[in-house]
Amino acid sequence: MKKVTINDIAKKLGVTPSTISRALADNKRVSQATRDKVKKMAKEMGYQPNLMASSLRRGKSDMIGMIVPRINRHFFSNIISGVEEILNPAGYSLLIMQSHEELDSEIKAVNSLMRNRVGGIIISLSVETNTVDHLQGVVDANVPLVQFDRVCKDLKGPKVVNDNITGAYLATSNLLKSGFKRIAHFSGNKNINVYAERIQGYKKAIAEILGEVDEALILEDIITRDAGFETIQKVINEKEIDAVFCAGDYAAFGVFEGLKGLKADFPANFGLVGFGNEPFAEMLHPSLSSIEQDGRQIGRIAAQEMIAAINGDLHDIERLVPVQFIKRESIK
Amino acid sequence: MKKVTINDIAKKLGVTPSTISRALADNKRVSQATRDKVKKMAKEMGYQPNLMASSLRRGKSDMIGMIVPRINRHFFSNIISGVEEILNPAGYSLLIMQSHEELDSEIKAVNSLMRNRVGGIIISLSVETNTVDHLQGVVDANVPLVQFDRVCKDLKGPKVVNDNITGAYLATSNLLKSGFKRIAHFSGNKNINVYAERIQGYKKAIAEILGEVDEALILEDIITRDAGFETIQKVINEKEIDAVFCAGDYAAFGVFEGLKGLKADFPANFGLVGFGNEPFAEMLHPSLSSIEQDGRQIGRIAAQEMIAAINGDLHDIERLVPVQFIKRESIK
DNA sequence: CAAAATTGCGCAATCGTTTGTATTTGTGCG
DNA sequence: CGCACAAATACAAACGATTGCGCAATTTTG
Repeated sequence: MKKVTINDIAKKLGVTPSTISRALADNKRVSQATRDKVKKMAKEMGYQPNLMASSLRRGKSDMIGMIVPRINRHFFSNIISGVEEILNPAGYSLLIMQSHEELDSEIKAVNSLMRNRVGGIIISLSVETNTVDHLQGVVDANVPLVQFDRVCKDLKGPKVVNDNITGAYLATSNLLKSGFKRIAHFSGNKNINVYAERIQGYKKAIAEILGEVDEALILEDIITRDAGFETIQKVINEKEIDAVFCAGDYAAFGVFEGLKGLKADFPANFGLVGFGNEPFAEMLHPSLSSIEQDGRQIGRIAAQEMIAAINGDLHDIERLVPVQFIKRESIK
Repeated sequence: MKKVTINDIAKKLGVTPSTISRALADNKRVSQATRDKVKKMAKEMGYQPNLMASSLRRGKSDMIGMIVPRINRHFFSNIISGVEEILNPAGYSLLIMQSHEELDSEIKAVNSLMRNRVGGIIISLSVETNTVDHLQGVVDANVPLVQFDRVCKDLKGPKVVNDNITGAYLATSNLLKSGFKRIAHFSGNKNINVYAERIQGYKKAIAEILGEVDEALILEDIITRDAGFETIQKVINEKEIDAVFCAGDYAAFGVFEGLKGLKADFPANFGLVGFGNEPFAEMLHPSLSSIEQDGRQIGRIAAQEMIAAINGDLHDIERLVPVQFIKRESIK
């Protein structure tokens, strides 16, 4: 079965394609009568506009590209849902790609989106991304670029990020309030804004309450479960710590597992807090305290910024999304 | 900065656009020398082909639409990764949409994909989907349709599904082997193939080993955590059960939680098995036995079937993907 | 060496819409 | 009735790439 075009409708109705086009767009230049007639016939014939032809002609597309490191993280899939929540009703579609945390894939994804002439790109950088030429190209091509979570400040345009500093501050200060004194921080790659900010929040809390920050308690590049598992065994005695604040829940789970084999009296006399509030956090026993980040909200804001940018007002700002401390059994 | 087109390259090189087009496509009708020259210039000018124009002219697009109930289920996001793994290297892009388990959204998604003239649609039906006119329309329009997981047999084309029967059989027979005799099955909506098949597998195991199937032990529409939590309290004594096989891990987790408040001696004298092997299954204490389903593999196969269909050989078959029983502490 | 085949490229139509500019038809007013 | 003017529709040129066909120059063939 061949696709029906406006020309088919035009022929059927004895008018020209331009009239059909305008009628379907509810243009006042065609009479109400013809508009109705056209719409009725269009429906009858099962007409589906060819968006590619339309985009080509208009020089702009209603497809928005989105690049995330991985789709199977709750955080990211929630963001995607938030984005869709705003974008779909506004008539846009989402073209989603994964970078798999690789710069190469990210570049390929950007190119693919550009070739598809998306109306804009929403992106969270991969951990590998240490150069942003590919994204500068997007900006230079005048394609709206909205960054979220892992962002690069050198690129112009809206950035939507968690209030990581406050989150880390809350996590740390709650551990302190519970009486823990030697709190280690298992962080990620310091070059990435989110981890740098969490370190900042951690330090702020320590400085405020204990006065002195022991830099030796901040350990980098511990974000996986395995890393958490191994590191806790290595450092628990060596550094004489009585609590850990992890920059991610997966690492926290590694610590959680590691603690089982150690003499540490967890959770009574050893504290643990994660970041991200993954679904499993509350399922553990003892349940894991964590920082809840509002993915949907980040997505919604990113989408709103995208629509604004498409409509001509690109805000070169950083929008902070509040986080929340979730206290559970892993902190007495 | 304006986008560069083949016409721009043509002018720069003093040839015609057709030559550029053919050169970039490595067509033997243009000399190797010109081909090299053109490609060099294209790269130099930062040329990115306009895929919309190309698709419009060729009458086909390299964009594949994919509709999943929700993106934030590990099962589905793994499938998406599997699909990408095959499709991206083959030069296709994925346009992903969520139905949010609503028929309405699903129909809208299908329409949107059709308007975007995708080259094919890969879909898992929403729970609400009780009519498939919208998908029949896809088939009628000659757009390849590949179904996976939740499928409708009435629609022609490839279907990629878990071996649900074997999975349920394994779960149940392992409970039986451990000595449990009154095993309840918490199922989903029986009208959906996956749940119907799991019931079938459950019955097969019971029939083989116990002989008689007690239909009263099969409870429908229990797939959420809350439903599992409430149901176990209601039925544990009433039906005198000593084990539960849930058609999903979330319901199993609800049962898990519910058991804590009950006098049941879990896991020593009460068995529990889920389905899906969600990441949290192994994190629980006691850890949850479950059926592991290979999402990536389902995705890969679906993608392969899609490519085959695009290339003209549409297989009207059902491809079964093996599952695996993961024995953990929740079954003694 | 002339005829035929091959090579390399240009011409122009086309995909389905959109949109600026005609052109036709209809209305109001003096 | 005739003219200005508005309303409704038609015409045609784009958007950027692809591709069948044609034409010249070059090479092969008998």
